[in-house]
Amino acid sequence: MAKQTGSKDRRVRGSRTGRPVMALLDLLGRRWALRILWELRDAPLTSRALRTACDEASPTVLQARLTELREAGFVELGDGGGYGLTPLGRELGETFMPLHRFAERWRSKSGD
Amino acid sequence: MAKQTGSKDRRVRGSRTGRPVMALLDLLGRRWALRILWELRDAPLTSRALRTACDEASPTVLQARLTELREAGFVELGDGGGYGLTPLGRELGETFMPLHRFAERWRSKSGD
DNA sequence: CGTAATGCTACAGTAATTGTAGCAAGGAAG
DNA sequence: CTTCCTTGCTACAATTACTGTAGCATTACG
Repeated sequence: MAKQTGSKDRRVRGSRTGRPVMALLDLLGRRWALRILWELRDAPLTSRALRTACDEASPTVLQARLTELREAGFVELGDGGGYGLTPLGRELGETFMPLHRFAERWRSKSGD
Repeated sequence: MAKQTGSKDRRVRGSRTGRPVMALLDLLGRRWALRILWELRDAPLTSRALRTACDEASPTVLQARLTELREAGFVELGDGGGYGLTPLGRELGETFMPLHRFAERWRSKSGD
């Protein structure tokens, strides 16, 4: 089992509408959130390794996102250290994994 | 045809790695970006209508995101006014449309 | 002209992010 | 038990992004 963050009520912006997608969209629309899930897709990473994978993003935001993502139930801190996706987080990952393929086609259409 | 924004040099953060996903992840990981795509999924909206749909988000950011999204080729400003998704933008939308269903399950698991 | 809609911009205040530094705790030698 | 290294995590000032409110230029309809 993994450590649990105390259940806080850090509300997500989109919650106001009551529609869960909005909450999710808001949560994922924060800096480094999508990227973190992406980097964790294959295997767990230690906080330092994650930082390296994320272009040396500042530990402050990373830590903030990690906390939010943990409270959302997408990410967990393993016993032996290292952040990994929960089963739910893995599902989420698979949901937007096709983004990878899309991005490739995007670049080719995008000129550059 | 729709208006075109001048050619792009607004670099996206993730581009540094050369991997297109990173660029995409960075672009979509900005405030209101995902939400805008989401709100446009069905039909085009005028800038004002979009603002309303997005919880009265400030026009400054909306305009900024809209410009970025247009430069990326996901959104376009129609002749008769109103923002809509390009074919490419629609593809992108479909890519993370399953997020909707996921969000529902997320809420139920999320205890609340 | 008056009214209303469009896309879009200015600008001050506030919140989020960056970058650098460092702490406490846990091993693994020595 | 001290030294060294790694872990997750925090402090804090500087910078950047976003918010909220106001308003401009343009177009269209009487």
